[in-house]
Amino acid sequence: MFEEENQTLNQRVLAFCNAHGLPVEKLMWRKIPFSGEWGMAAPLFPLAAEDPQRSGPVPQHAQTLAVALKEALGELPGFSRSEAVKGYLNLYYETSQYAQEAVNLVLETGENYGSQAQTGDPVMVEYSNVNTHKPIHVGHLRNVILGGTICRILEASGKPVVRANYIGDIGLHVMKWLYTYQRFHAGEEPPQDIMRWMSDIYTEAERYFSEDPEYEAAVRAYFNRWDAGDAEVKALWEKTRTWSMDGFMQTYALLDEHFDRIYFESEVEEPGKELVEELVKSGLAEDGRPENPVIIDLDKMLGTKEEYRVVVLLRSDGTSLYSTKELPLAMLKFKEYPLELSIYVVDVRQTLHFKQAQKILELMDYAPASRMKHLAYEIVNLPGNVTMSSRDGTVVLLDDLVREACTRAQAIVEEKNPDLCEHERGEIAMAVALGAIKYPMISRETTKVVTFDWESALDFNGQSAPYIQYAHVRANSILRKAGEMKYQASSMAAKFSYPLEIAEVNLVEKLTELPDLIQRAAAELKPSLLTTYGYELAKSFNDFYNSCPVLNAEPAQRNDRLALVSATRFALGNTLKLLGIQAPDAM
RNA sequence: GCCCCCGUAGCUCAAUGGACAGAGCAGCAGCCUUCUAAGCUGUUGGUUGCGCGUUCGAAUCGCGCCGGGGGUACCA
Repeated sequence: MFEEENQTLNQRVLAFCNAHGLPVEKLMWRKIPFSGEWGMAAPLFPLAAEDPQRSGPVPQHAQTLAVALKEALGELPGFSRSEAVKGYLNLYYETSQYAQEAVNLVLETGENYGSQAQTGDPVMVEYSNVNTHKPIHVGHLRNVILGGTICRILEASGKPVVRANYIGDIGLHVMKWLYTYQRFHAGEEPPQDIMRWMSDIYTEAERYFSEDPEYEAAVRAYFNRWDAGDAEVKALWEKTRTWSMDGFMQTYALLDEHFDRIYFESEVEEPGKELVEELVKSGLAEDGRPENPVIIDLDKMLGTKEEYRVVVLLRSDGTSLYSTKELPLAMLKFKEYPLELSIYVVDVRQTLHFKQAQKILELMDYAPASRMKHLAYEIVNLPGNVTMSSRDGTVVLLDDLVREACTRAQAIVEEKNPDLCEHERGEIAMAVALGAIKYPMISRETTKVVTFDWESALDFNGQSAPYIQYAHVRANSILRKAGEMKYQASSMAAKFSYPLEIAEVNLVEKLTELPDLIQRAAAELKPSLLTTYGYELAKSFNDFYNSCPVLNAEPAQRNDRLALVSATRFALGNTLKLLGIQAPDAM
């Protein structure tokens, strides 16, 4: 926006700085931070500090420079006035021109407003990473929503994305499940709600396993059959793994997430073992078998102290570990795709693990290692900083949460909108419930622990997804009625030639922020920037809604305000879409 | 012990090194014959854990403490 005007401005600023021997690169423009004001502001302090002509204190000299710069700039096209105050130079936009450009840009680009066309090599984002034969709880939810949102933000910022999911389909937990199924549920087929059914069997297996040593021994014996390649065990594993995956797909469909490439632990186990043998041969790894495991003592190798620690690559009995499989998986990804970046959305407890894996790949002279990035996010706890544990029965299952939230949302929709048919009410309730559940998972910084509590998860008021959805509904409602009254906003260019209300100024200002914010959120991998933005945009719209009549305004004003409402609906809808939250037309 | 993260209003959280540190929830007082009250307005609430430093300027950067969480050789 304002390219020509900015060029003029930059030329004059440069001329001023050159004339006074000032470092022009130190002049940083930002938006004026006051509500209801439009424009750009620059602090003159950095220039004042380096000005050889300065005699007095910096703040005073900054003010002197601000005044001088203001004089040097004179009348600027696109700006209505300027002022030098407290060491800052403030340039105020010409009201109607700025609003016109801002609103029309949104209306021209519509559903693409804020997004860039995708170019270049893809970025892979690995997320979700659930284990088969186990249930999905709200802890997993943060990962899925965070990962999915990062994918959408990256795509909007102009990067092609490959969505990867690394499924834990082998290991002791699977054996517990298989053995328990074989013993108590043989021949049973999963019902409609696969996840619930598999979860119940898993809980059962956990209980027997931890309470009864003989049961544990039986499970381990079963594991040996697996290791020996027992055909019956393998067949059962394949069949039940499919059930589990079907259950996951139901959940992903519910959450509106999908994946381009699903990797299985079972797929990289053998390549991992082979790679470890190579590492031993090359002398990088120390083979202590059969008494000791295969390890790499990274600290010894790098001369560091208690930083990289010792990595165990293979158990002393030769069976694989998490670390065994990480290396071939990383390489497989780069082999399959020309990745610019390989991101791992995995919780913070695995930070050392990824640091080690990346370092080992570096030591192997594997060049793409530098393009791996671990996005470490904090976990979801219960009130009192209690970590969810299936053994203690403190896990909140995703299904239970969704069901409860949906029931509550349903009751509110029925009260507010009894005219809608049952099907529509159900869809709205689901959109609201899922939005409310997803929002807190991405609305705080990834480095901060999310505390889950039922009360706030089911609160559809205040700073929440339903608040933003509701603003979208209100905008939609105005536009629908305008349509019925035969006023089409998007077809008429907005002029904004009337004096704008403060609420309108703030709303237009918010609209303009989206494109840059998407770029920043992508660069910093921070979805929380967009949740905050969505809330602020909705709040600005609600202010506008309350203070500026649209349908009953004078014709010129009505037309322009309809354009503004239409633009806002796009911005709200686009933001919600990035967050993976539906934008209903009614609530 | 060592490494990483967090510490801002009673609670949950915001704030590209820049102007008066802002929201929501909770509390109190108001607003539905006007575009959906899942909304809005007003009000109460702060030595940004503590100290020193860097800077014209620090919640933000550095160092040192204090408090909480996580990780730290055969779990993932």
